[in-house]
Amino acid sequence: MNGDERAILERYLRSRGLKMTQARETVLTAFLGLESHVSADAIYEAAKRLDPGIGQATVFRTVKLLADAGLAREACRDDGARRYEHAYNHAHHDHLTCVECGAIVEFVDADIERAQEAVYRRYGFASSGHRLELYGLCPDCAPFDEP
Amino acid sequence: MNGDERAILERYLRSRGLKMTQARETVLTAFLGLESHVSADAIYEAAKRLDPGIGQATVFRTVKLLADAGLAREACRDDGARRYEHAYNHAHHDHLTCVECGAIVEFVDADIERAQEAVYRRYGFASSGHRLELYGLCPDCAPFDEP
DNA sequence: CCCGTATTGATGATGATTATCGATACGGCT
DNA sequence: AGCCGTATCGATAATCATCATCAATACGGG
Repeated sequence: MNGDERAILERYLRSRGLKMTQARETVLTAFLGLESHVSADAIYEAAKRLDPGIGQATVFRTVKLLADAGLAREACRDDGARRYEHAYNHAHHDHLTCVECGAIVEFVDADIERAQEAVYRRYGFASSGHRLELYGLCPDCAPFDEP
Repeated sequence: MNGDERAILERYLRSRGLKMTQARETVLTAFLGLESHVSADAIYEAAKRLDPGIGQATVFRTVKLLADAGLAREACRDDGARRYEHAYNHAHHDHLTCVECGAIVEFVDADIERAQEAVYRRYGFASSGHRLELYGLCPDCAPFDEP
């Protein structure tokens, strides 16, 4: 299952004169085994479970490589720490976050995507990605249920 | 010109049993004199120009108050530091940022806003705000001009 | 003008990330 | 298989942004 990602990372490293090492493979495996929206520290914890001797600095360095290689995507850091999510085989999506309980809904909305393209055209920009975070109260946290 | 903002801040402070002080007025003035998207540190520098004796902690504390009072809005921290922008007399807008030169276009798009409301409804969320950042290359930085 | 309380500024603490550095592992070459 | 230059590692110290602490001070109602 990890074959694709491993190959992508290796190809990326090769192209930059970097090496596919044990530690990097460990971090990749740790990252792939976690759910979306993980902090670098959470990846570090997971990596330590696979290889107790791995260093925190290595994890930070490698996660950055994963992002450069297109395997990880940096999610907006709402609180203190940066968060990462899977970017391979995990189509683009936006987030709808409950400000009360922290629940996150991932969604894609064709109308929004279309309207964004129109904005790019309007200002003569070439698109290179976007980040949309909607905040609100989820049904469970809303003060009262819909009438 | 600062009258409105000053009054808003004072009213907000009153309502919470807090006081309108010299230091807070200095921070407010410093903030209002800066362009949008400033870091707390930039506000600190500006405030020091108005009152060299002001402390950094005071600026951090006060900027947070400005945000609570509705005078400042927290913009997404793309790099390391949190950024603030004016929120009073400065309607809601989203950002279109050039990844090359850092130019920022502020825009509002009715279609996007409408589509976002639809997403909230679809998932039963009550809206409490959103953050949209479009990234791309501005006309000046694009590899070649439009055909 | 006084007093209780909010505020201040300096400083230390924290958390996340990055830089440094000697030791080590890779991997192409022979 | 073994050597060697270089990339990498892990530990640790350094940074950066932000927050907490605390004694000294300023506010403002009475």
